[in-house]
Amino acid sequence: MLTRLFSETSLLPEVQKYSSWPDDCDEDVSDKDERSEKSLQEVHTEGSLSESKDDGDIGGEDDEEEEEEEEGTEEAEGERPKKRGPKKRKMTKARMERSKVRRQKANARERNRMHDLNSALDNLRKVVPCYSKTQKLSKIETLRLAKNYIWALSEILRSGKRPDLVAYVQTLCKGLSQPTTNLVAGCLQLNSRNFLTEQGQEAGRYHGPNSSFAMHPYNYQCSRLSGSQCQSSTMANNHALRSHGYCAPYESLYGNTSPDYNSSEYDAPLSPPLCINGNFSLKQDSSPDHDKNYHYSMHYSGLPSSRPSGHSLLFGASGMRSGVHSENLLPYDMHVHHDRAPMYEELNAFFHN
DNA sequence: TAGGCCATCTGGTCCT
DNA sequence: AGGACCAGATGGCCTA
Repeated sequence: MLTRLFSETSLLPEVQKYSSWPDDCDEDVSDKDERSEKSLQEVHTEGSLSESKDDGDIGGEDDEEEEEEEEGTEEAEGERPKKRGPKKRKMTKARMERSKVRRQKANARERNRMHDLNSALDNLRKVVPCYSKTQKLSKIETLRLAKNYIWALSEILRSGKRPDLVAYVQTLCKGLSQPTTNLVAGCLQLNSRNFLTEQGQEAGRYHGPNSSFAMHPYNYQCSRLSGSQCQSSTMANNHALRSHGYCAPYESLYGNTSPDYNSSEYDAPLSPPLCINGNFSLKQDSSPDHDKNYHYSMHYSGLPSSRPSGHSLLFGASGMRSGVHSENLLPYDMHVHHDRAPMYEELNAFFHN
């Protein structure tokens, strides 16, 4: 009742005001704080007016309330047996007003809190491997990817070995939804045809959920990590792929070890990631969460798959929620994190020692 | 149109 | 008492 009253009356403009905020989480947190503080202040001043008024004549108010309460209890006593515990005070006009103000303040705080949370989440989006201002990962996917990323990096540090690209991508994509998997794989410039080719070569290695993914180390390479167009990076024998330039943070991990594709021959614009058909047999985390929410996995076409082709790891428009086109446009404006370059250099040094 | 994602409101609970 | 945190409810927007 009260809820309805609030939502339908005075809070509505407030709600609409906040609802109309642009959903630009790349905005500075400070801006948001200012905004939130402002909103809080607005609510506060609005509230304090009525509150101070209320507080001012609180004595008289209470008297009035008590009178009303007594009237109410008398009425109630006639009908119902006495109840223990604190009396439920009757909502007077002033009390409702105070309650309303309290609720408004609480709402403003809650909004503020959620904005802070979103800001933090946005910061997290910026440091996981796949970041775009235009197409943000959902909250849950951001958290999952972050978890996987931490895990992957930990594994690298723990093992002290140069990681396998496929395993790395697998780890990152564990438990992610199909679109996000596509996105991440695309961001990491994992070209599907690599898998297909590799699969043809080592098909026997991909059977079963516990298959090893120790593929040949790919010679990924990117000459312009900071640019929107990256150089080709493919397996040496896969010339067809060289026209598709991909780069990703991971590549810098591997260093510039491939043949020189920096020539104009490979200076093609980024193509949309290709289709990975085939069963990846990704050994999913067996956590209930994964089982319950996501049954996604990468698929190789060469292996029996219970899923329709639409569920295969497609980088086409069908696999994306939005923004992927068949043109040679980068569907996802990739950002290589300059501020992370030192980290990759360190890792590079680590792996080349 | 269904489903996913999100922002917001709201009441409950816990803590200071 | 008031604030932080949480989870459920709700409605809007977008996409397949």
